[in-house]
Amino acid sequence: MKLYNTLTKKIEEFIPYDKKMVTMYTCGPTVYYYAHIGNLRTYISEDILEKGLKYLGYNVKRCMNITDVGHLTGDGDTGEDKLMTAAKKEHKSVLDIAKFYTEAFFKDLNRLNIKKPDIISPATENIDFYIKMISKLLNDGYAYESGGNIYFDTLKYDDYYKLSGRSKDDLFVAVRDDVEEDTNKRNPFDFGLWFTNSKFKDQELKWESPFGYGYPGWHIECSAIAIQNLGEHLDIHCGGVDNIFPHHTNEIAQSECYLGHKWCNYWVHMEFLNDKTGKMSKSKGDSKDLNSLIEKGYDPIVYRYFCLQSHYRKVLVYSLESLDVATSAYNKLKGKIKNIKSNPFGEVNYDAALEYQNKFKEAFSNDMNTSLMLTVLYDVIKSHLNNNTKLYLIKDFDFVLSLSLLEEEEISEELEKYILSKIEKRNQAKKDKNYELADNIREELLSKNIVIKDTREGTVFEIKK
RNA sequence: GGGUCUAUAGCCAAGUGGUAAGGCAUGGGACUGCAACUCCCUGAUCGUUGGUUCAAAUCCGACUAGGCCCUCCA
Repeated sequence: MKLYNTLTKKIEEFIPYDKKMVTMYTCGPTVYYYAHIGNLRTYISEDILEKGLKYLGYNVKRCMNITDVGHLTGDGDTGEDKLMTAAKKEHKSVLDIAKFYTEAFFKDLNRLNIKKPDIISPATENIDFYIKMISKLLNDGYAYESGGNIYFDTLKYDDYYKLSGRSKDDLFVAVRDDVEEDTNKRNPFDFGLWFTNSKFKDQELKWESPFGYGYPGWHIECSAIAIQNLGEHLDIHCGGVDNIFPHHTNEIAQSECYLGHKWCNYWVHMEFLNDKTGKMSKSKGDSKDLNSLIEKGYDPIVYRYFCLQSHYRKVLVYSLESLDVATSAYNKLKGKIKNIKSNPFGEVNYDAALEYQNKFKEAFSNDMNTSLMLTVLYDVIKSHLNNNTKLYLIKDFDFVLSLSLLEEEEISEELEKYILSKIEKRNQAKKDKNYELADNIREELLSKNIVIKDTREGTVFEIKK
């Protein structure tokens, strides 16, 4: 398995710390609203990574946080806590909001055939461990108190800029107009571990701690949750590219200073989903969540297919036209598989299958080349293998791809009976050369999203989604 | 300003030194009462420009264009 590692900026052979168990941490959502489809692209890639590693034979233990402590509203830090804003707007408590959107997030994962991580931990349930980490960092001199807050001292950690490739002098402080410099910091690049003296009033969630009544900084949660659940040596840490700096940079600093040794070996970052104008930010208004796609008539799995056609390290340009193209490609693919399914024959030829399985593994092992994985699937479909071998391979690949390739729409017996009787009537009309009636029946069914197909084996139907 | 990534046909994309996979779309054909479905056929010298090499889309340099990051972000 070869993976691009942001830490070394190279494609490297993946070697887990413990051969028996790969540990994988993936940054989770802030649950103040529905997940953006761009976020979901990242989770799809992470899902492929987890399942692909399992396909290669690894055991994988994966952990994800749910951020239910607030972040800020706007692009700057002048706003309020996002969760709190949402709570006010919907007249609910912060935790109610978090709970509601956490459930919505799980629903999205489910609709996209994304397996839930083995461990999912909300930020608010790990306060004790943050306190433990922060205390040790203070004790060991990596952190300091200033103005009522605890900050991490970036000067104490030599490799601070390693992940991002920046240098101390490169950083512009408060490059955006709407970000104010925090004058409590010794060094402008230090970051907060615990706040008691917030510049944001009305922080709803606060906890007692040795450093005062307050709330944790925005980076400590991932380090703490990862270390607590996956141990002191992490194999893979994933997240969106925008997390490289400062979030992941800070995670490395605090984790390695806390542990006293190297923490995570492979940093895997997923690229953005952009539109033609650039980044599709949540704050741009125009909500782009999965529900809005479904309302427009798109199948969530088509979105997954759309993502898999591309590479996780490449910006993918989103548009409804591209989704239309993906829909047509996906439906054609399903149609081909349906044909194979309707005519199963032959003994599964495991030797022949192995060749394709190896190609599939190679594609995955090549830095998760999902488009090539799909190509292998198309190769199987076009191959001269018997249909049962093809079905065996399709099922096998779909463990990783998770495109519901073998699933079919369930319809009620009643509906089926109705359709079959209509088809019979139409066939009779055709025999009688009463094409007007035949076409009317076809139109009638089509208006109910039922598509008639005349094949050599007879007339079949399909329910359009 | 700095960091970082990217640049292959209309779109998504494979390719990791030996003369460009695949998918969708387009056009043509077969099938059909007509259509849809299905099947067959159909396209690019790889952002520009230098260099290394017998040989480069593939390595190196420059340039151009674009994305993301520089303390909420996937």
